[in-house]
Amino acid sequence: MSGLRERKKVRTRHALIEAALRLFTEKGYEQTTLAEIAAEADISPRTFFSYFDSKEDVLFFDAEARLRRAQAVLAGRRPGEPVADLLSRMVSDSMEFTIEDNDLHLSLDTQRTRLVLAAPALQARAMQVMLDSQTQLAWTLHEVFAGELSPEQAAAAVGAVVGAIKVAAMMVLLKGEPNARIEDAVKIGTTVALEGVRRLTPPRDSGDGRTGPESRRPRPCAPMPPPPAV
Amino acid sequence: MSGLRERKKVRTRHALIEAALRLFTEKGYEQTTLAEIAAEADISPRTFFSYFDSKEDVLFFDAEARLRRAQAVLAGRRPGEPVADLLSRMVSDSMEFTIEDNDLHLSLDTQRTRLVLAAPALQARAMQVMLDSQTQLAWTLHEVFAGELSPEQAAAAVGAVVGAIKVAAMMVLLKGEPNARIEDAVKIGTTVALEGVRRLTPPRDSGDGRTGPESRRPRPCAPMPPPPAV
DNA sequence: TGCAGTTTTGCAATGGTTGCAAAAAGTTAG
DNA sequence: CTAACTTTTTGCAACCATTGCAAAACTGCA
Repeated sequence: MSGLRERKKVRTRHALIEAALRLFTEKGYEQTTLAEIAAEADISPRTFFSYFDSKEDVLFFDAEARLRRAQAVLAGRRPGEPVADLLSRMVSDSMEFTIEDNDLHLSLDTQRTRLVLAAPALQARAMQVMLDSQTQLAWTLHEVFAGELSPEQAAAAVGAVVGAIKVAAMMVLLKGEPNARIEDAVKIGTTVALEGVRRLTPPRDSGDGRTGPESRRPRPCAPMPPPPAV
Repeated sequence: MSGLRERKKVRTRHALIEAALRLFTEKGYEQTTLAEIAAEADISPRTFFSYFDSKEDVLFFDAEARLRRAQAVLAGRRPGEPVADLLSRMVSDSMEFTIEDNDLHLSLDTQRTRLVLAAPALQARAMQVMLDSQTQLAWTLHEVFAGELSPEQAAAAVGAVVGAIKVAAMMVLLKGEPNARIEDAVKIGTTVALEGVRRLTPPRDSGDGRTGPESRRPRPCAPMPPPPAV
């Protein structure tokens, strides 16, 4: 089964991914041409498109794997486990997956984040990939909670969690604190989505309607630059 | 102030938008060339790019207006109003804004939704535009709730609400029920985000941990086609 | 070695996007 | 009304991603 063909194909694929990642990081996404990537991987530019559908897609080569892993977590729902707990586990698992590749210089996700932040085309594609994954996850969740969650409810649940994390993380990134702060954002996003936005503002009487340890801070909020205009 | 120049510019802009919208709907996004759009608006293809940054952007001409309107709602927070209520008002207002243009044949949003669903490039751009808006909204929310919400919390709140609605709406669209069902999705998404994903699964004891009227249905869930594979 | 199936490649064409400098307007002062 | 100035439009050339097509190279197998 693993003939020369198959092996060569994976090797070429890897070569393409690594070449692209390196070139993108070195010269920037837009400054890198397909021809250059192909040259690094010793294939003709034309052949690139039999490995990836577009220049952008090289960067998201692991999207499917991540999705499948998340789906596996959902499928592993424990008897009677609430949606919130299950989704929480899914998020944790995804974080672990991300951290697992801390082998080389910068972790893949760090590099990718920088690239995506810098190149609008990549940003757009990334958002699309995420929406796609979320839709699939919503279906899976709906199936796992058959009879308990309508498709729309499942979708809303997935969308709330992922959306909260996504925007919170983006917020952290737009300030200057790239590294570990993202984990804070993930935590905050998860909590807000699971416990509800309503819990964020204490009902102006009861002592503790707070969300969790991280909401201990109605903090003074250091001054920060306004976001770039649209 | 309103010289010939200014007036001509708005006229051309409108012409471009209408031409693009019509051509996209008639022949599809990808089948429509810039040259055709430009021709319809009586300008040279080159000039198109002094009106919009890309072919995709014509379709999202009102993104900034929508964002500003949403920001205005946030800025109009009533004294002591909780985040959840304010965001809820924002969503309602946005819906009204959408419905307001029910003048011509299909409402703009209906057309746009179809186009975005059909053309991957538009889908990606749409998601990017939304992320952008959400980031800005998060900042605004953070400012409106100065001292009460950290930037991350504000971002999580916005992300949860928009994310829940977005994915729930997408779910409705992926099935075949395009028209009024989207409003259901918006309602469900909003509730789930505001009240929290946790409220979705009743804690297997207390009678009513339900989310709202729409969660009355642990419904039998009519069979539906699986989502397209990644 | 030679056949059959698959992959790679070269080539040409399409179309979005950009930089640049000339041409065409529009605006304003005299 | 005209000249001088500013802004907008245009034409042109170039770059690059992407695609279809058919020839060429390669792999697996008899």
